[in-house]
Amino acid sequence: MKSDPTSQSAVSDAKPALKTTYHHGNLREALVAAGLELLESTPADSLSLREIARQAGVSANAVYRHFADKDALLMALAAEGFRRLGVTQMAAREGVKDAVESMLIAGRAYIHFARDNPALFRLMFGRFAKSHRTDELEQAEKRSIEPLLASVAAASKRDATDPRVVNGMVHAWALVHGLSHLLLEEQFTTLADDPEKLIEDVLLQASQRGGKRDGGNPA
Amino acid sequence: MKSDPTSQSAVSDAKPALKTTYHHGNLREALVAAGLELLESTPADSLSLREIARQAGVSANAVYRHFADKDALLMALAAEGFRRLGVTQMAAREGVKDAVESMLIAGRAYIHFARDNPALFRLMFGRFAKSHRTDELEQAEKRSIEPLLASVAAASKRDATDPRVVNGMVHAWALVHGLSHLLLEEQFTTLADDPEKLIEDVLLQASQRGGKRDGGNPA
DNA sequence: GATCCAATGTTTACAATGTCAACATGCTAA
DNA sequence: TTAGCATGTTGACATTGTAAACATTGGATC
Repeated sequence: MKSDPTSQSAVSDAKPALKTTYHHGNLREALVAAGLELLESTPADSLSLREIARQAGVSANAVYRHFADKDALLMALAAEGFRRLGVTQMAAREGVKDAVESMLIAGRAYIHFARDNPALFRLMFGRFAKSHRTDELEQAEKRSIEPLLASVAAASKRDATDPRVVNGMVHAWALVHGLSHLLLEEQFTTLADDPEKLIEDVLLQASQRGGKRDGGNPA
Repeated sequence: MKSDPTSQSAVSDAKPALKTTYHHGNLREALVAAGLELLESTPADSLSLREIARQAGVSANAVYRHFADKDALLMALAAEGFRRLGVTQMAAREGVKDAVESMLIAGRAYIHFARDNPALFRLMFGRFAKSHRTDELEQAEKRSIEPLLASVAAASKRDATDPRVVNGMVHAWALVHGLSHLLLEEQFTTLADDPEKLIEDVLLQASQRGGKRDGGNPA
């Protein structure tokens, strides 16, 4: 029995994605699992509803029993992505006491998630207009960035509603998000031999500045 | 004679996009113009080659006389986008002496460009794998961020090859890029009443920190 | 100026896609 | 047991990207 270590949350990809009975059992989950699997080897914009259905061993129109349309299916994929993004960050900073360190770790996890799931990451950000987003998606989204934002707030040693803290959170989030996107775009290859090292340096420097209200140790 | 002030560079959208003769005259430019116009009201992923051709008053397959495939056409759109992004930044910081101020202005212009051309901005970043990018695209890309990076280097008062400067450039770029993306995603609406003000505050704070090696004036 | 040709458009055709409508199957409650 | 609803399937259609074959033209050449 193969157990896939990359599966981290809601979707149980236990089902072999092949159905024997007429009724599938849990097609919704199977479709999400199939979609996520396809996203590992397919850019998001050439991911077809029909192929996801095929991968799940089901006819194309079966999808419509569980999702309003293709976009709704993609949103479910994105939502699962956000859940995983949240989980990875939480897992990474587990047991870490220092707030600044914790912030740094969350940021790193965010970027690594993007690097390891490029198509999924791009699907999560950039495809759905706010007004059309599912509640599931919206909530998963919000929860996924809480680790990072909370770390920043903790590192600042101020109340989380303090405007300076909000500024810091947005700064950290945008920085990490921008680094992720530009890394996926391979925009750093012309600026440095080792893009990952470059990113690490930027993160380190930023975390020292951002969380320097206690006596930080400069490099 | 109507002159469109939004058109800033290579594409002369003078041609009424209607052809009377069999041969068009300059179909390539007309297609790019048509595509850019459609991008003002259509998300990039639902922009079809056929519709661009229709908008240019030409049959779908005429496109293939000027572009290898749909992707090549989209890359031309993206390239023009990068050119405009560069021009806007340059124009915005024109005549500004102070390096920190200049950096701030370039960053603001970058974000405003994203805000004002969401579909185009998303097309520019995120659709083309580096290995497949046209030379035209690659070059336009590189030139578009030079204003920002140069400002950062100037503000740092160090040599542009100094690793600390490179770090600063990447930091600034990623910050601005991340802010742009998150703004388009409307991710700031839950964090602040006025997202644009939030962004402005973050930019101000960041520019003070980043360019503070001379005796900066704190707020 | 007539003629050829390469550049540039057009029409036709095809497979794939998202989605609708009509039909089939089977779990579950009465 | 059976009626009905949830869940599948098949067939059809318009739209898309693109290949192939054909049409039109604006110049270079005589």
